[in-house]
Amino acid sequence: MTGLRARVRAELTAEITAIARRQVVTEGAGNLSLRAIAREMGMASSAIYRYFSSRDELLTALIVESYNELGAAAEAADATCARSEVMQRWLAVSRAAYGWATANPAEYALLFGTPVPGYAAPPDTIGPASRFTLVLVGLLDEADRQGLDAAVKPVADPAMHDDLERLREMTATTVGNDAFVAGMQAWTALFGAISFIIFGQLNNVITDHDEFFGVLADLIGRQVFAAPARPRS
Amino acid sequence: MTGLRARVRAELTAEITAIARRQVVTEGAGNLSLRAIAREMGMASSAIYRYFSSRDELLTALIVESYNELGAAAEAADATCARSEVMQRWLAVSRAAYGWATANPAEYALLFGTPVPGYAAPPDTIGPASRFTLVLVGLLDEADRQGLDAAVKPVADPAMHDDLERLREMTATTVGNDAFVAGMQAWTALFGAISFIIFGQLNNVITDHDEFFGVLADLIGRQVFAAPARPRS
DNA sequence: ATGAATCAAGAGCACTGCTCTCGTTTTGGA
DNA sequence: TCCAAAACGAGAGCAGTGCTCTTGATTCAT
Repeated sequence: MTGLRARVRAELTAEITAIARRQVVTEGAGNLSLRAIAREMGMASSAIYRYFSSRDELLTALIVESYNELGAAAEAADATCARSEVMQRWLAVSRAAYGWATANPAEYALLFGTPVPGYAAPPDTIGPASRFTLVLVGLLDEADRQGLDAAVKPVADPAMHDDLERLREMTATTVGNDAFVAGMQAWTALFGAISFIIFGQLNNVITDHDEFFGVLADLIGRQVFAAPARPRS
Repeated sequence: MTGLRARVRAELTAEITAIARRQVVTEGAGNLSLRAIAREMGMASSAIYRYFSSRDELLTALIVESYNELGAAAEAADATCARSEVMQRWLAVSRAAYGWATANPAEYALLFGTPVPGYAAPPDTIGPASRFTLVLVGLLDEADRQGLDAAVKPVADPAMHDDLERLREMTATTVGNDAFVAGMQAWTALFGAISFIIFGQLNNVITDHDEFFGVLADLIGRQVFAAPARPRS
């Protein structure tokens, strides 16, 4: 409604987040500087505070944007596969996560790295953060429907039955406890592998990171879905 | 030889690292402040530079110390088990890592979290960093000797044969490619689980983190060593 | 048209890592 | 034992940070 001013405001906020994001990429999330952004935009540093009331608020905007990108990438990758091909879908989704992480390591660190001390993720982030995991739950559902099962069954502790029940409701699924826990193990293993690669833990250990990730993703997938091994590349 | 001065220097360096470590715990690694350390010690900020020529050098000292703690914890846990009980040793070692991480989350973040931008880990760190992984290789060795095998076999890519050969030499082991890759998968999965817990990714997902970790560690161990499931707790 | 809301700018506060200088203290060799 | 050299602590200073407050201009809704 209110014309000019609102539009200019939206444009400026977008420009700020864009520059902030570029800065996170080159300087790292910890070195995000409002003053540098202001300098690049040719405005006073204090003016930025009209748009983001603190550095953390700007960080939150970046986090939400990144979660959405990761989620969208996973959804798109999943959508390219036939619904019944669980293992293909897993490989597509996990590669999408890995691909997004390697293309945006700084943003990945923002989501899965060391949390900024004193920064508590506001509730706005949990929606976007769920998009990726919902894709995984969709895989578990399909595997369950086909009778696929984990190669090694977890021993789901009774102490976490309530959690599992609550999660089932939140994600609208009906898979059993063991399958759910196996899925969560695949989830943590997937991001453990990505984190090791992105954060440089394998730097003088493995030379071809892409191949290594491919091997692990294939292995994890077969562990959860008890599918046959992919042919050697 | 040189008496007083050298001793006082050693004491001061120790005091600096101790305060620095406390500060990393309370303020986070990114907010480590040389000035605050100097203030707490009652000396000028510039005097600190007589002991550590930069902030990064101080960080390196903390990293080395932490790697050594983690490695020592793993070695100690491993030593409490009978050599032949691979699964017990795996559980002991993985729990040692998890226990150290929960007791020292800030230091864990220093080692496995987002790398500080512009900071390249100097070669001094690779020795201490290897201590933990060498324990894991010991497990692989013993499993190999007993004929234990991964439940789901990885498809080790030919592209990484050279890496595996080099790693075998470095770690003085003879386990085959598939077993080695399976071990690395367990390695990344272990720290993936710990990272998710420490970094808060499971905060509104799982209530009892300890139990959850126990379930995952048991599952990962049986995946690598094809051991029977532990009894329900 | 006018009062209210919004905005950019600048100065300023308290903080950071780091450098350089200056006067003091300790050290090791002649 | 004496003395130059090395090591040291303190302080000032530079360039940078997030953030606040005030001031004056611009746009908005009535």
